[in-house]
Amino acid sequence: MEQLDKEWIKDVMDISEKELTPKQAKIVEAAIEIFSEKGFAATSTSEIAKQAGVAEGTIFRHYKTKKDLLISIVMPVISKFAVPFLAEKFLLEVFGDEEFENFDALLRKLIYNRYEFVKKNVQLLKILIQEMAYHSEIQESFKNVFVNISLPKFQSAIKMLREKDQLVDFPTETMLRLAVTTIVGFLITRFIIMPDYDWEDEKEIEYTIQFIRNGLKDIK
Amino acid sequence: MEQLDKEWIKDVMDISEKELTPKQAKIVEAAIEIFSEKGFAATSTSEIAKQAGVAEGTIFRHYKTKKDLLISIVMPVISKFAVPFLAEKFLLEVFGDEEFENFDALLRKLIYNRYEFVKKNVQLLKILIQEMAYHSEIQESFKNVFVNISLPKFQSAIKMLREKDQLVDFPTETMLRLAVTTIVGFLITRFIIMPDYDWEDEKEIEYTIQFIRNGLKDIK
DNA sequence: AATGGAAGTGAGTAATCACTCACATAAAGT
DNA sequence: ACTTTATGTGAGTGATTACTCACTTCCATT
Repeated sequence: MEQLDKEWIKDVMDISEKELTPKQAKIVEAAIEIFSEKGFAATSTSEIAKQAGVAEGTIFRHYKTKKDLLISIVMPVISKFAVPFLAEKFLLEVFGDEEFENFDALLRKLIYNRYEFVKKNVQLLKILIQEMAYHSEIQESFKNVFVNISLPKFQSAIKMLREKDQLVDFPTETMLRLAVTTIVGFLITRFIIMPDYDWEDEKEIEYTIQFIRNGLKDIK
Repeated sequence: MEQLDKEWIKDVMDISEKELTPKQAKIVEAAIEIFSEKGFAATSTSEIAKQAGVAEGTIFRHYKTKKDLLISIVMPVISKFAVPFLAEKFLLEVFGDEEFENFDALLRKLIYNRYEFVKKNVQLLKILIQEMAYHSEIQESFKNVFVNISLPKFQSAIKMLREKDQLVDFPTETMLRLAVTTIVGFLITRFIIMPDYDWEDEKEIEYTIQFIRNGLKDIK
Protein backbone atom coordinates (compact mmCIF):
# COMPACT_ATOMS: atom_id res chain seq x y z
CA MET A 1 0.00 0.00 0.00
CA GLU A 2 1.04 3.57 -0.50
CA GLN A 3 3.06 5.18 2.23
CA LEU A 4 1.95 8.75 1.93
CA ASP A 5 -1.32 10.13 3.08
CA LYS A 6 -2.39 7.76 5.79
CA GLU A 7 -4.14 10.77 7.26
CA TRP A 8 -7.57 9.64 6.10
CA ILE A 9 -7.44 6.76 8.56
CA LYS A 10 -7.08 9.12 11.49
CA ASP A 11 -9.61 11.32 9.75
CA VAL A 12 -12.22 8.61 9.81
CA MET A 13 -11.34 7.29 13.22
CA ASP A 14 -11.56 10.51 15.17
CA ILE A 15 -15.32 10.63 14.84
CA SER A 16 -15.56 8.33 17.82
CA GLU A 17 -12.04 8.01 19.24
CA LYS A 18 -10.25 11.26 19.77
CA GLU A 19 -6.57 10.53 20.16
CA LEU A 20 -4.67 7.39 19.33
CA THR A 21 -1.16 6.75 20.56
CA PRO A 22 1.33 6.30 17.70
CA LYS A 23 1.46 2.54 18.29
CA GLN A 24 -2.30 2.32 18.44
CA ALA A 25 -2.52 4.14 15.12
CA LYS A 26 -0.04 1.65 13.67
CA ILE A 27 -2.22 -1.20 14.93
CA VAL A 28 -5.36 0.24 13.34
CA GLU A 29 -3.50 0.90 10.11
CA ALA A 30 -2.15 -2.65 9.95
CA ALA A 31 -5.49 -4.17 10.91
CA ILE A 32 -7.31 -2.28 8.15
CA GLU A 33 -4.83 -3.44 5.57
CA ILE A 34 -4.85 -7.10 6.57
CA PHE A 35 -8.57 -7.31 7.31
CA SER A 36 -9.39 -5.94 3.88
CA GLU A 37 -6.96 -8.32 2.19
CA LYS A 38 -7.66 -11.60 3.99
CA GLY A 39 -10.83 -11.00 5.94
CA PHE A 40 -11.35 -10.62 9.67
CA ALA A 41 -11.59 -14.30 10.58
CA ALA A 42 -8.50 -15.23 8.57
CA THR A 43 -6.37 -12.54 10.19
CA SER A 44 -4.43 -13.35 13.38
CA THR A 45 -3.57 -10.84 16.06
CA SER A 46 0.06 -11.92 15.87
CA GLU A 47 0.10 -10.95 12.20
CA ILE A 48 -1.37 -7.54 12.96
CA ALA A 49 1.19 -6.97 15.71
CA LYS A 50 4.04 -7.98 13.44
CA GLN A 51 2.87 -5.73 10.60
CA ALA A 52 2.29 -2.84 13.00
CA GLY A 53 5.70 -3.33 14.61
CA VAL A 54 4.34 -3.71 18.13
CA ALA A 55 4.11 -6.47 20.70
CA GLU A 56 0.99 -8.59 20.55
CA GLY A 57 0.10 -7.53 24.08
CA THR A 58 -0.12 -3.92 22.96
CA ILE A 59 -3.17 -4.73 20.84
CA PHE A 60 -5.00 -6.02 23.89
CA ARG A 61 -3.91 -3.03 25.97
CA HIS A 62 -6.11 -0.90 23.70
CA TYR A 63 -8.77 -3.37 22.57
CA LYS A 64 -10.35 -5.96 24.83
CA THR A 65 -10.75 -8.50 22.04
CA LYS A 66 -9.89 -8.90 18.38
CA LYS A 67 -13.53 -8.28 17.54
CA ASP A 68 -13.37 -5.05 19.54
CA LEU A 69 -10.66 -3.88 17.17
CA LEU A 70 -12.87 -4.72 14.19
CA ILE A 71 -15.83 -2.86 15.63
CA SER A 72 -13.73 0.21 16.42
CA ILE A 73 -12.61 0.24 12.80
CA VAL A 74 -15.97 -0.40 11.18
CA MET A 75 -18.35 1.73 13.23
CA PRO A 76 -16.89 5.11 12.22
CA VAL A 77 -17.28 4.12 8.57
CA ILE A 78 -20.99 3.70 9.14
CA SER A 79 -21.16 7.16 10.70
CA LYS A 80 -19.24 8.71 7.83
CA PHE A 81 -21.55 6.97 5.41
CA ALA A 82 -24.44 9.06 6.68
CA VAL A 83 -22.62 12.39 6.88
CA PRO A 84 -23.75 13.93 3.55
CA PHE A 85 -27.36 13.23 4.41
CA LEU A 86 -27.06 15.04 7.70
CA ALA A 87 -25.94 18.25 6.05
CA GLU A 88 -29.02 20.34 5.43
CA LYS A 89 -26.99 22.15 2.79
CA PHE A 90 -27.10 18.96 0.77
CA LEU A 91 -30.73 19.24 -0.21
CA LEU A 92 -30.82 23.03 -0.09
CA GLU A 93 -27.97 23.39 -2.49
CA VAL A 94 -29.88 21.39 -5.02
CA PHE A 95 -33.36 22.77 -4.56
CA GLY A 96 -32.19 26.22 -3.60
CA ASP A 97 -33.20 28.90 -6.02
CA GLU A 98 -32.52 28.68 -9.72
CA GLU A 99 -34.46 26.42 -12.00
CA PHE A 100 -31.92 24.07 -13.49
CA GLU A 101 -32.46 20.42 -14.14
CA ASN A 102 -33.17 19.31 -10.62
CA PHE A 103 -33.11 15.58 -11.02
CA ASP A 104 -29.78 15.46 -12.81
CA ALA A 105 -28.23 17.95 -10.43
CA LEU A 106 -29.25 15.99 -7.37
CA LEU A 107 -28.05 12.73 -8.81
CA ARG A 108 -24.77 14.23 -9.98
CA LYS A 109 -24.11 15.77 -6.58
CA LEU A 110 -24.93 12.53 -4.79
CA ILE A 111 -22.89 10.32 -7.09
CA TYR A 112 -19.79 12.51 -7.10
CA ASN A 113 -20.01 12.82 -3.34
CA ARG A 114 -20.22 9.08 -2.80
CA TYR A 115 -17.66 8.46 -5.55
CA GLU A 116 -15.05 10.45 -3.61
CA PHE A 117 -16.05 8.77 -0.38
CA VAL A 118 -15.65 5.28 -1.79
CA LYS A 119 -12.41 6.21 -3.55
CA LYS A 120 -10.96 7.37 -0.24
CA ASN A 121 -12.22 4.41 1.78
CA VAL A 122 -12.17 1.30 -0.40
CA GLN A 123 -10.36 -0.80 2.18
CA LEU A 124 -12.68 0.22 4.99
CA LEU A 125 -15.76 -0.34 2.86
CA LYS A 126 -14.53 -3.76 1.79
CA ILE A 127 -14.22 -4.71 5.45
CA LEU A 128 -17.62 -3.24 6.25
CA ILE A 129 -19.40 -5.06 3.42
CA GLN A 130 -17.71 -8.38 4.12
CA GLU A 131 -18.13 -8.41 7.88
CA MET A 132 -21.66 -7.06 7.85
CA ALA A 133 -22.67 -10.48 6.56
CA TYR A 134 -21.49 -12.19 9.74
CA HIS A 135 -21.78 -9.70 12.60
CA SER A 136 -25.31 -8.71 13.52
CA GLU A 137 -24.19 -5.68 15.57
CA ILE A 138 -22.69 -4.17 12.44
CA GLN A 139 -25.80 -5.02 10.45
CA GLU A 140 -28.05 -3.37 12.98
CA SER A 141 -25.90 -0.30 13.34
CA PHE A 142 -25.88 0.15 9.58
CA LYS A 143 -29.60 -0.42 9.35
CA ASN A 144 -30.20 2.21 12.03
CA VAL A 145 -28.11 4.80 10.27
CA PHE A 146 -29.74 4.06 6.95
CA VAL A 147 -33.33 3.96 8.16
CA ASN A 148 -33.06 6.99 10.43
CA ILE A 149 -30.78 9.28 8.44
CA SER A 150 -30.39 8.37 4.79
CA LEU A 151 -33.84 6.98 4.05
CA PRO A 152 -35.88 10.02 5.18
CA LYS A 153 -33.69 12.35 3.12
CA PHE A 154 -34.06 10.14 0.10
CA GLN A 155 -37.80 10.01 0.55
CA SER A 156 -38.25 13.73 0.87
CA ALA A 157 -36.00 14.21 -2.14
CA ILE A 158 -38.19 11.92 -4.21
CA LYS A 159 -41.29 13.68 -2.96
CA MET A 160 -39.90 17.05 -4.05
CA LEU A 161 -38.85 15.64 -7.39
CA ARG A 162 -42.26 14.15 -7.93
CA GLU A 163 -43.78 17.63 -7.78
CA LYS A 164 -41.25 19.38 -10.00
CA ASP A 165 -40.41 16.71 -12.54
CA GLN A 166 -42.64 14.11 -14.02
CA LEU A 167 -41.69 10.83 -12.48
CA VAL A 168 -42.93 7.38 -13.26
CA ASP A 169 -45.69 5.98 -11.07
CA PHE A 170 -43.59 3.54 -9.04
CA PRO A 171 -43.84 3.20 -5.26
CA THR A 172 -41.31 5.44 -3.56
CA GLU A 173 -39.38 2.47 -2.11
CA THR A 174 -39.10 0.91 -5.54
CA MET A 175 -37.74 4.11 -7.07
CA LEU A 176 -35.30 4.30 -4.21
CA ARG A 177 -34.23 0.72 -4.65
CA LEU A 178 -33.64 1.16 -8.37
CA ALA A 179 -31.68 4.38 -7.99
CA VAL A 180 -29.62 3.19 -5.04
CA THR A 181 -28.72 -0.20 -6.53
CA THR A 182 -27.67 1.52 -9.76
CA ILE A 183 -25.38 3.94 -7.92
CA VAL A 184 -24.02 1.36 -5.51
CA GLY A 185 -23.65 -1.06 -8.40
CA PHE A 186 -21.56 1.48 -10.28
CA LEU A 187 -19.32 2.22 -7.30
CA ILE A 188 -18.78 -1.45 -6.44
CA THR A 189 -18.02 -2.30 -10.07
CA ARG A 190 -15.74 0.72 -10.36
CA PHE A 191 -13.74 0.32 -7.15
CA ILE A 192 -14.06 -3.26 -5.98
CA ILE A 193 -14.83 -5.62 -8.87
CA MET A 194 -12.91 -3.92 -11.67
CA PRO A 195 -10.65 -1.26 -10.11
CA ASP A 196 -7.97 -1.84 -12.77
CA TYR A 197 -10.25 -1.38 -15.77
CA ASP A 198 -9.56 1.76 -17.78
CA TRP A 199 -12.51 3.77 -16.54
CA GLU A 200 -13.59 7.09 -18.02
CA ASP A 201 -15.22 8.17 -14.82
CA GLU A 202 -16.95 11.38 -15.90
CA LYS A 203 -18.52 9.73 -18.91
CA GLU A 204 -19.65 6.69 -16.93
CA ILE A 205 -21.16 8.91 -14.29
CA GLU A 206 -23.08 10.90 -16.91
CA TYR A 207 -24.35 7.68 -18.50
CA THR A 208 -25.41 6.47 -15.08
CA ILE A 209 -27.27 9.70 -14.36
CA GLN A 210 -29.03 9.57 -17.72
CA PHE A 211 -29.96 5.91 -17.16
CA ILE A 212 -31.54 6.58 -13.79
CA ARG A 213 -33.27 9.76 -14.94
CA ASN A 214 -34.82 8.14 -18.00
CA GLY A 215 -35.59 4.98 -16.11
CA LEU A 216 -37.63 6.93 -13.59
CA LYS A 217 -39.07 9.53 -15.94
CA ASP A 218 -42.72 9.31 -16.87
CA ILE A 219 -42.90 8.55 -20.55
CA LYS A 220 -46.19 9.29 -22.23
CA MET B 1 -32.81 -24.52 7.87
CA GLU B 2 -35.60 -26.46 6.29
CA GLN B 3 -35.37 -30.21 6.36
CA LEU B 4 -37.24 -31.11 3.19
CA ASP B 5 -35.93 -30.80 -0.30
CA LYS B 6 -32.19 -30.97 0.12
CA GLU B 7 -32.20 -32.45 -3.37
CA TRP B 8 -30.98 -29.22 -4.96
CA ILE B 9 -27.62 -29.67 -3.30
CA LYS B 10 -27.05 -32.96 -5.03
CA ASP B 11 -28.55 -31.40 -8.12
CA VAL B 12 -25.90 -28.71 -8.21
CA MET B 13 -23.06 -30.92 -7.16
CA ASP B 14 -23.41 -33.62 -9.75
CA ILE B 15 -22.25 -31.35 -12.53
CA SER B 16 -18.68 -32.13 -11.59
CA GLU B 17 -18.82 -34.95 -9.03
CA LYS B 18 -20.96 -37.87 -10.04
CA GLU B 19 -21.73 -39.89 -6.95
CA LEU B 20 -21.30 -38.95 -3.33
CA THR B 21 -21.45 -41.49 -0.54
CA PRO B 22 -24.23 -40.77 1.95
CA LYS B 23 -21.74 -39.51 4.53
CA GLN B 24 -20.00 -37.35 1.95
CA ALA B 25 -23.34 -35.81 1.02
CA LYS B 26 -23.94 -35.08 4.70
CA ILE B 27 -20.57 -33.37 4.89
CA VAL B 28 -21.28 -31.17 1.88
CA GLU B 29 -24.72 -30.35 3.22
CA ALA B 30 -23.34 -29.34 6.62
CA ALA B 31 -20.45 -27.40 5.10
CA ILE B 32 -22.80 -25.37 2.90
CA GLU B 33 -24.98 -24.48 5.82
CA ILE B 34 -22.16 -23.45 8.15
CA PHE B 35 -20.02 -21.75 5.51
CA SER B 36 -22.94 -19.58 4.46
CA GLU B 37 -23.76 -18.72 8.06
CA LYS B 38 -20.34 -18.03 9.52
CA GLY B 39 -18.00 -17.84 6.55
CA PHE B 40 -15.33 -20.26 5.40
CA ALA B 41 -12.49 -19.02 7.61
CA ALA B 42 -14.62 -18.97 10.74
CA THR B 43 -15.84 -22.54 10.24
CA SER B 44 -13.88 -25.45 11.74
CA THR B 45 -13.72 -28.91 10.30
CA SER B 46 -14.69 -30.35 13.68
CA GLU B 47 -17.90 -28.31 13.54
CA ILE B 48 -18.70 -29.58 10.07
CA ALA B 49 -18.06 -33.16 11.15
CA LYS B 50 -20.26 -32.76 14.22
CA GLN B 51 -23.12 -31.21 12.25
CA ALA B 52 -22.81 -33.85 9.53
CA GLY B 53 -22.73 -36.67 12.09
CA VAL B 54 -19.44 -38.12 10.88
CA ALA B 55 -15.93 -38.44 12.23
CA GLU B 56 -13.58 -35.58 11.45
CA GLY B 57 -11.29 -37.96 9.59
CA THR B 58 -14.07 -38.75 7.13
CA ILE B 59 -13.92 -35.21 5.77
CA PHE B 60 -10.25 -35.64 4.91
CA ARG B 61 -10.90 -39.05 3.38
CA HIS B 62 -12.89 -37.26 0.68
CA TYR B 63 -11.24 -33.84 0.58
CA LYS B 64 -7.52 -33.29 0.89
CA THR B 65 -7.90 -29.98 2.69
CA LYS B 66 -10.63 -27.79 4.10
CA LYS B 67 -10.14 -25.45 1.16
CA ASP B 68 -10.62 -28.41 -1.19
CA LEU B 69 -14.06 -28.87 0.30
CA LEU B 70 -14.86 -25.20 -0.33
CA ILE B 71 -13.70 -25.38 -3.92
CA SER B 72 -15.72 -28.51 -4.61
CA ILE B 73 -18.79 -26.70 -3.31
CA VAL B 74 -18.25 -23.40 -5.07
CA MET B 75 -17.05 -24.42 -8.52
CA PRO B 76 -20.28 -26.14 -9.63
CA VAL B 77 -22.18 -22.97 -8.73
CA ILE B 78 -20.06 -21.04 -11.19
CA SER B 79 -20.84 -23.62 -13.88
CA LYS B 80 -24.56 -23.47 -13.15
CA PHE B 81 -24.40 -19.71 -13.30
CA ALA B 82 -23.53 -19.91 -16.99
CA VAL B 83 -26.01 -22.60 -17.98
CA PRO B 84 -28.83 -20.41 -19.34
CA PHE B 85 -26.38 -18.62 -21.60
CA LEU B 86 -25.15 -21.86 -23.10
CA ALA B 87 -28.61 -22.85 -24.26
CA GLU B 88 -29.02 -21.63 -27.82
CA LYS B 89 -32.73 -21.79 -27.21
CA PHE B 90 -32.34 -18.90 -24.83
CA LEU B 91 -31.79 -16.28 -27.49
CA LEU B 92 -33.80 -18.07 -30.15
CA GLU B 93 -36.88 -18.25 -28.00
CA VAL B 94 -36.84 -14.52 -27.64
CA PHE B 95 -35.89 -13.47 -31.14
CA GLY B 96 -37.64 -16.35 -32.83
CA ASP B 97 -40.49 -15.34 -35.05
CA GLU B 98 -43.29 -13.08 -33.87
CA GLU B 99 -42.87 -9.40 -33.37
CA PHE B 100 -43.64 -8.75 -29.75
CA GLU B 101 -41.79 -6.33 -27.54
CA ASN B 102 -38.36 -7.85 -27.78
CA PHE B 103 -36.56 -5.90 -25.12
CA ASP B 104 -39.10 -6.52 -22.42
CA ALA B 105 -39.42 -10.17 -23.32
CA LEU B 106 -35.69 -10.77 -23.18
CA LEU B 107 -35.33 -8.98 -19.87
CA ARG B 108 -38.32 -10.76 -18.38
CA LYS B 109 -37.02 -14.14 -19.43
CA LEU B 110 -33.56 -13.39 -18.08
CA ILE B 111 -34.77 -11.97 -14.77
CA TYR B 112 -37.24 -14.75 -14.03
CA ASN B 113 -34.63 -17.32 -14.94
CA ARG B 114 -32.02 -15.84 -12.59
CA TYR B 115 -34.68 -15.15 -9.97
CA GLU B 116 -35.45 -18.85 -9.71
CA PHE B 117 -31.75 -19.70 -9.74
CA VAL B 118 -30.94 -17.36 -6.88
CA LYS B 119 -34.03 -18.44 -4.94
CA LYS B 120 -32.89 -22.05 -5.15
CA ASN B 121 -29.25 -21.35 -4.33
CA VAL B 122 -29.05 -18.47 -1.87
CA GLN B 123 -26.72 -20.27 0.49
CA LEU B 124 -24.35 -21.34 -2.25
CA LEU B 125 -24.35 -17.88 -3.81
CA LYS B 126 -23.65 -16.27 -0.45
CA ILE B 127 -20.60 -18.49 -0.10
CA LEU B 128 -19.51 -17.79 -3.67
CA ILE B 129 -19.81 -14.01 -3.31
CA GLN B 130 -18.07 -13.91 0.05
CA GLU B 131 -15.20 -16.22 -0.75
CA MET B 132 -14.58 -14.84 -4.22
CA ALA B 133 -13.15 -11.81 -2.44
CA TYR B 134 -10.36 -13.85 -0.87
CA HIS B 135 -9.60 -16.77 -3.17
CA SER B 136 -8.12 -15.85 -6.52
CA GLU B 137 -8.82 -19.28 -8.05
CA ILE B 138 -12.52 -18.70 -7.56
CA GLN B 139 -12.23 -15.18 -8.94
CA GLU B 140 -10.47 -16.37 -12.05
CA SER B 141 -12.82 -19.27 -12.63
CA PHE B 142 -15.78 -16.93 -12.38
CA LYS B 143 -14.15 -14.37 -14.64
CA ASN B 144 -13.48 -17.08 -17.24
CA VAL B 145 -17.06 -18.27 -17.25
CA PHE B 146 -18.38 -14.73 -17.45
CA VAL B 147 -16.03 -13.45 -20.14
CA ASN B 148 -16.23 -16.57 -22.32
CA ILE B 149 -19.86 -17.57 -21.95
CA SER B 150 -22.14 -14.89 -20.52
CA LEU B 151 -20.52 -11.77 -21.96
CA PRO B 152 -20.63 -12.76 -25.66
CA LYS B 153 -24.30 -13.69 -25.38
CA PHE B 154 -25.08 -10.41 -23.70
CA GLN B 155 -23.20 -8.52 -26.35
CA SER B 156 -24.90 -10.21 -29.28
CA ALA B 157 -28.24 -9.67 -27.56
CA ILE B 158 -27.55 -5.95 -27.27
CA LYS B 159 -26.42 -5.83 -30.88
CA MET B 160 -29.67 -7.45 -32.02
CA LEU B 161 -31.70 -5.12 -29.82
CA ARG B 162 -29.87 -2.10 -31.20
CA GLU B 163 -31.17 -2.96 -34.67
CA LYS B 164 -34.75 -3.71 -33.74
CA ASP B 165 -35.42 -1.22 -30.97
CA GLN B 166 -34.11 2.25 -30.58
CA LEU B 167 -31.50 2.18 -27.87
CA VAL B 168 -29.61 5.01 -26.32
CA ASP B 169 -26.16 5.75 -27.66
CA PHE B 170 -24.12 4.29 -24.78
CA PRO B 171 -21.11 2.02 -25.27
CA THR B 172 -22.15 -1.62 -25.21
CA GLU B 173 -20.17 -2.31 -22.01
CA THR B 174 -21.88 0.57 -20.26
CA MET B 175 -25.34 -0.64 -21.25
CA LEU B 176 -24.35 -4.07 -20.02
CA ARG B 177 -23.04 -2.72 -16.74
CA LEU B 178 -26.21 -0.74 -16.09
CA ALA B 179 -28.55 -3.60 -16.93
CA VAL B 180 -26.56 -6.23 -15.06
CA THR B 181 -26.05 -4.17 -11.89
CA THR B 182 -29.77 -3.37 -11.84
CA ILE B 183 -30.74 -7.03 -12.11
CA VAL B 184 -28.07 -8.25 -9.72
CA GLY B 185 -28.94 -5.39 -7.40
CA PHE B 186 -32.56 -6.48 -7.35
CA LEU B 187 -31.72 -10.11 -6.67
CA ILE B 188 -29.22 -9.31 -3.90
CA THR B 189 -31.65 -6.90 -2.26
CA ARG B 190 -34.48 -9.38 -2.64
CA PHE B 191 -32.73 -12.53 -1.38
CA ILE B 192 -29.73 -11.47 0.65
CA ILE B 193 -30.14 -7.99 2.12
CA MET B 194 -33.89 -7.97 2.74
CA PRO B 195 -35.18 -11.54 2.32
CA ASP B 196 -37.82 -10.99 5.03
CA TYR B 197 -39.36 -7.87 3.51
CA ASP B 198 -42.88 -8.36 2.18
CA TRP B 199 -41.95 -8.44 -1.51
CA GLU B 200 -44.47 -8.35 -4.33
CA ASP B 201 -42.15 -10.09 -6.68
CA GLU B 202 -44.06 -9.88 -9.95
CA LYS B 203 -44.67 -6.15 -9.53
CA GLU B 204 -41.08 -5.45 -8.58
CA ILE B 205 -39.84 -7.42 -11.54
CA GLU B 206 -42.10 -5.46 -13.90
CA TYR B 207 -40.91 -2.17 -12.41
CA THR B 208 -37.33 -3.32 -12.84
CA ILE B 209 -37.92 -4.25 -16.48
CA GLN B 210 -39.57 -0.91 -17.18
CA PHE B 211 -36.72 0.93 -15.43
CA ILE B 212 -34.05 -0.76 -17.50
CA ARG B 213 -36.00 -0.46 -20.75
CA ASN B 214 -36.67 3.25 -20.33
CA GLY B 215 -33.19 3.87 -19.01
CA LEU B 216 -31.69 2.42 -22.16
CA LYS B 217 -34.30 3.64 -24.63
CA ASP B 218 -33.39 6.44 -26.98
CA ILE B 219 -35.51 9.42 -26.06
CA LYS B 220 -35.81 12.10 -28.71
C1' DA C 1 13.52 13.75 43.34
C1' DA C 2 9.68 11.06 44.12
C1' DT C 3 5.33 9.06 42.76
C1' DG C 4 1.61 7.15 40.04
C1' DG C 5 -0.63 5.94 36.15
C1' DA C 6 -0.66 4.99 31.35
C1' DA C 7 1.70 2.64 27.49
C1' DG C 8 4.27 -1.07 25.98
C1' DT C 9 6.34 -5.70 26.38
C1' DG C 10 6.93 -10.78 25.43
C1' DA C 11 7.02 -15.12 27.53
C1' DG C 12 3.37 -18.03 28.82
C1' DT C 13 -1.39 -20.53 28.58
C1' DA C 14 -5.22 -23.31 27.60
C1' DA C 15 -7.94 -24.10 23.78
C1' DT C 16 -8.58 -24.99 19.29
C1' DC C 17 -6.97 -25.65 14.69
C1' DA C 18 -6.34 -28.56 10.24
C1' DC C 19 -4.74 -32.70 9.36
C1' DT C 20 -2.66 -37.79 10.04
C1' DC C 21 -2.66 -42.54 10.75
C1' DA C 22 -3.22 -47.13 12.39
C1' DC C 23 -7.08 -49.64 12.59
C1' DA C 24 -12.09 -51.45 11.79
C1' DT C 25 -15.65 -52.44 8.78
C1' DA C 26 -18.09 -53.05 4.56
C1' DA C 27 -18.41 -54.02 -0.33
C1' DA C 28 -16.76 -55.91 -4.52
C1' DG C 29 -14.10 -58.78 -7.45
C1' DT C 30 -11.85 -63.20 -8.13
C1' DA D 1 -13.69 -68.48 0.66
C1' DC D 2 -10.12 -65.08 -0.03
C1' DT D 3 -8.19 -60.82 -1.29
C1' DT D 4 -8.48 -56.17 -2.50
C1' DT D 5 -10.20 -51.85 -2.33
C1' DA D 6 -13.12 -48.13 -0.64
C1' DT D 7 -15.16 -46.05 3.28
C1' DG D 8 -15.29 -44.68 7.91
C1' DT D 9 -13.21 -43.94 12.57
C1' DG D 10 -11.27 -41.25 16.59
C1' DA D 11 -7.35 -40.72 19.31
C1' DG D 12 -3.28 -38.21 18.53
C1' DT D 13 -0.06 -34.40 16.46
C1' DG D 14 2.39 -30.11 16.22
C1' DA D 15 1.21 -25.63 15.08
C1' DT D 16 -1.37 -21.69 15.89
C1' DT D 17 -4.95 -19.20 18.14
C1' DA D 18 -6.76 -15.18 21.13
C1' DC D 19 -5.69 -13.53 25.22
C1' DT D 20 -3.14 -12.80 30.13
C1' DC D 21 0.05 -11.01 33.30
C1' DA D 22 4.05 -9.76 35.76
C1' DC D 23 7.14 -6.66 34.43
C1' DT D 24 9.56 -2.44 32.41
C1' DT D 25 9.62 2.13 30.43
C1' DC D 26 7.99 6.59 29.89
C1' DC D 27 6.18 10.91 31.33
C1' DA D 28 3.27 14.22 33.78
C1' DT D 29 2.27 15.96 38.31
C1' DT D 30 3.62 16.93 42.77
